[in-house]
Amino acid sequence: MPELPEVETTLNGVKPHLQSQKITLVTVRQARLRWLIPENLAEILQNQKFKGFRRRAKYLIFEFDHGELIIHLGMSGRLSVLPHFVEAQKHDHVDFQLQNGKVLRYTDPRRFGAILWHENKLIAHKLLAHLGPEPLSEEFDLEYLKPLLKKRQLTIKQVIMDAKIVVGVGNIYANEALFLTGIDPRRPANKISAKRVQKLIEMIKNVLHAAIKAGGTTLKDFYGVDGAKGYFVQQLHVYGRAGLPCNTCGKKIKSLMLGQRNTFYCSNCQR
DNA sequence: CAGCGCCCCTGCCCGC
DNA sequence: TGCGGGCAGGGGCGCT
Repeated sequence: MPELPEVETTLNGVKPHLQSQKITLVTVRQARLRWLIPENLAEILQNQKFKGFRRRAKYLIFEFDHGELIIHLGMSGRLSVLPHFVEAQKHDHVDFQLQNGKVLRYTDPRRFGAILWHENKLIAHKLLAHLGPEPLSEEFDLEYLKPLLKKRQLTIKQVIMDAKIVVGVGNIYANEALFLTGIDPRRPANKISAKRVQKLIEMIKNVLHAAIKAGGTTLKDFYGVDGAKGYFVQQLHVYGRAGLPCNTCGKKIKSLMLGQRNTFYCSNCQR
């Protein structure tokens, strides 16, 4: 489900509801996510106040005085803020009840997501320690990316989806950025001119910005915190459009597997 | 180190 | 209408 724009949308959605709120009760109905939710999470968070909010890659990080709550939504995870407690549905695994009566609820049918507690604020969590730069940061530029691509023979699509190179670019936006740049997703990363690498960087930033603006991409089950869908799906040029005509040239969009991920491209517009 | 394949899990869609 | 197979937005891990 969520790539960077969806995670960003989620963070922006929950933040105003949680700012300075105290947690009165944590209920874990299902602790078996990607990793086991810490057994003592309820004790750790009891009576603690949300102090800060940030996103790193696709991780949501909630700051408290004594540590950080790290939440990853995996493929099917979702956070919602309920105005008051309502009975939990099948995949509503965790509730964070707030002093004002609202409930922050974590829902995740496939349970590929994660909820972790990280105490040592001075050292990055193991999962966050070796990540590449944020795609929307200035650090992600030609000077940074060009030499890294030069070392890789893997396809460009797989390389831009590698979190050690750049974070947050998942399958939807990797496909879209390559279409917008006119690069064939199968092209080896080390065989792209500096000029086109520059354009690729710009298109990655553009497509992510545009998707955030649209509230993310709702394919089937991504909803913002308030239950609203993301509308970026209307702007997708290739993702999920195999067999349909290219918006630019009318030729049929093709699909193939690259690194176990479905890949969509126009063989006429992308070389 | 680079690259590949597997795996965690449920839901849904398609073809028979 | 029922069932099996394949696929889904992620990404860590173990192996070559």
